[in-house]
Amino acid sequence: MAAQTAGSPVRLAAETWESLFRAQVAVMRKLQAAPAFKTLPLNEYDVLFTLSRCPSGWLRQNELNDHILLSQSSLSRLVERLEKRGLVERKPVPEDGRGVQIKLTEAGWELQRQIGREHVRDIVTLVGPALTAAEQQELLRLTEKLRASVTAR
Amino acid sequence: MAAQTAGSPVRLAAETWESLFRAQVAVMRKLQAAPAFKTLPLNEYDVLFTLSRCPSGWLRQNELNDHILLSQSSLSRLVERLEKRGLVERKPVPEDGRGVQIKLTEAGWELQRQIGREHVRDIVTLVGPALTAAEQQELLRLTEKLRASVTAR
DNA sequence: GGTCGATAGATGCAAATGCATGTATCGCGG
DNA sequence: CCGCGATACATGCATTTGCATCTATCGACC
Repeated sequence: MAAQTAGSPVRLAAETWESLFRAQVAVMRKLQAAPAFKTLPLNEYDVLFTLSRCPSGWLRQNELNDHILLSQSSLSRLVERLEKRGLVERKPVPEDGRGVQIKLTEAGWELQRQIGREHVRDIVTLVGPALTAAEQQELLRLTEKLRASVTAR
Repeated sequence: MAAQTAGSPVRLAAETWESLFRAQVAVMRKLQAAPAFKTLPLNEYDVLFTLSRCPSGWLRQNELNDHILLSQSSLSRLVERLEKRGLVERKPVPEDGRGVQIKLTEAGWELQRQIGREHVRDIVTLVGPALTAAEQQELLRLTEKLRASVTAR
């Protein structure tokens, strides 16, 4: 008999992931087209955003790397670019001589807020009409659960 | 009063999208690390996969472009690489002199199936334990609804 | 049939990316 | 305290990417 029928767990997991991935592509494609991202690529904005959410202000580069789909070397150079533009500040970690910690400058905060406002508007106009509030809640819960599980291992 | 309180629709949509995006990053990071993708980058595999799902066998390049997070020019060169490796075949569209249609070669089918098997296994081991079957069903439904809504406009 | 804006795809070129590797530090076992 | 594998980050280099632009075709309108 067939090892994988239409309703099998294998197929379900595969289709779920593909659907999630395609939805992400579709939304991302629209979001990237926003005029704000001509100034600052979305990857770089994402770093500013992540830093803006960090309570202590400082974040280590390897921690940043977990949030972002970039190789270690690419992130290193991305941060270098941000530093050259005066958007972030780098400093060696006192208690770990190998590490580097990063913080937003005032200009970095400013630009993050500016782009962020427009970005959020775009998100709302895309996601808002697509799903009810309850559905968004549920999607938020499920993706958070998925992320937590995947990160754990 | 505050325009956006903690439970506002704006915040909900923004957090939902971020959660979806981060989940995608976390899963994708693991999937990309699979040994199969040393042979063929995931982007290129994705093209083979999309072609393998196409009923007629042939798919136009601009249709491919909708499924993939790449610029038109990058996709053009990606397909060129696949053609050079003998994984796909290109042919002008008869009824549209500007268009190109693409089809898997036998070698392309073979490689897609080979990588696909391993890829599906990886997906199952990541997504399977993270969510119940019912949750996966629901996640599939919600992401499909989101994608459809976003693509429509 | 001719004109013109829109669309499909290719290409030059500068920028970004990943891989492999290099350097420095860390932390653990002896 | 020494040695050694592991970790954090940087860098050389080849590949990939996107932007701007080019060519060719399409479709609509006169």
